[in-house]
Amino acid sequence: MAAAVEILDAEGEAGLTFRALAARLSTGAGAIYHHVANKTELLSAATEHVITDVVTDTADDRPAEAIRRISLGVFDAIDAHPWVGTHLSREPWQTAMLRIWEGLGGRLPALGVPEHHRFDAASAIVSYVLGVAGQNAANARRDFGDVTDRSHVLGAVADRWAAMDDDEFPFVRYLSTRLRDHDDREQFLAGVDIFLAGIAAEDDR
Amino acid sequence: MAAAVEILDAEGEAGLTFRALAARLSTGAGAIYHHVANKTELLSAATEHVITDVVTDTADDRPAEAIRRISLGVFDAIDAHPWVGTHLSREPWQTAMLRIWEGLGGRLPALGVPEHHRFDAASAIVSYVLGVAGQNAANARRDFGDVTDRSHVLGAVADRWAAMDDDEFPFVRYLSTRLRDHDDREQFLAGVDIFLAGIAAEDDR
DNA sequence: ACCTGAACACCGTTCAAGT
DNA sequence: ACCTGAACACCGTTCAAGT
Repeated sequence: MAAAVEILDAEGEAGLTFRALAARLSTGAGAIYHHVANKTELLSAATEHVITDVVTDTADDRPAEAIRRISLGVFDAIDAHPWVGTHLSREPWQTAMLRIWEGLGGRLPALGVPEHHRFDAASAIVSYVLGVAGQNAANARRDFGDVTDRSHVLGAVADRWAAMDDDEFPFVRYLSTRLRDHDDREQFLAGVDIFLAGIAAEDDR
Repeated sequence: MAAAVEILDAEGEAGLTFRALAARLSTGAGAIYHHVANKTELLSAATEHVITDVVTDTADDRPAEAIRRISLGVFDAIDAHPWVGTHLSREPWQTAMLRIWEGLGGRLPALGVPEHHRFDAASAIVSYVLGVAGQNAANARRDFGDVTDRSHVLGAVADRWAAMDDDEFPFVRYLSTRLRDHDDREQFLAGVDIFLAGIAAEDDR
């Protein structure tokens, strides 16, 4: 599993082939099938390996703070291992996903969310985190020719947004100026706070 | 493009090979490269083909209602073409994504969201929609052996959630009973409303 | 019980040769 | 300018044969 994570971090999802992993482990490609059934299971095991730590119990915290911290843990894990973001979105039944549902949703009762809202609320925050996860993974995967560092990539995207037709894409053009120097991590947390504020507002109704 | 969408709907992402598309069009595989640069571009073009209609202008609407309707349009498009959900999350710079940013974010000024909150608010709602899109695409792709219809699939997942360890996954177990007969579309809309409520609440601060 | 590694049935992509 | 289709350099997965 450690070898698989190393290859994934270094070469990405496409780099993790059964042949490459077998070579790294000095064995035959067929041998790996004695431990995982197929490539999906191999990726799920690697994902589980990375996610388990970041959704650890923090039972003594205030619940909103726990939701912020677990969300940020998942965000940072995907920042460090972009392939995790892709795989989480692709295999919703893997154990890593259950840990995220539990970590985020498990705080809703303590937050005072009434029972009839809990499933919808948990689903919303999990979906939001997964959405950001997928985007970040895609952003990290993408390369713009020779520009690789973040600020240059953002600049390239911003240039593209700024060049869109003003009649069809006025808001996208408006955003292009703010895109250039925003902070992904802060924006992610701002979204978590919008969600938390929405939960609190709905409880009052 | 129509032929590509047909193959994708019938066989999924794995079924759309250059050889299969060439055969359907009675041509050679190499010919397709005169129209798209690679497989990613082929999928982006097919995605654009499906998404453009559902994010059409509805300028005369109340903004919150427009956001709900555009979100639902994306949801329904992915319900009909699951591969769209996967590809949206994987290629954030494609034109289809810009249309979604514009359709959802473009309503925020009319909603009264102050300028310094607009980018974060747009990002949050787009990420949420993409998160649900990815999950729904993955759910539709997955098959549980011989059970294929929705209620049986949900039942199988619910059984799995109910069988989890009670100490480690109390909330997941709690959810397993509601999972069985919830409505994905309603739950999606409930999430949109949570974000709209959160955006409204943040404006008051 | 686990490993080996050749073999099978594919891929995306390229490119000389055609029209 | 576009098409053809064989060729290249790979894949995931299987399986007879080994230890």
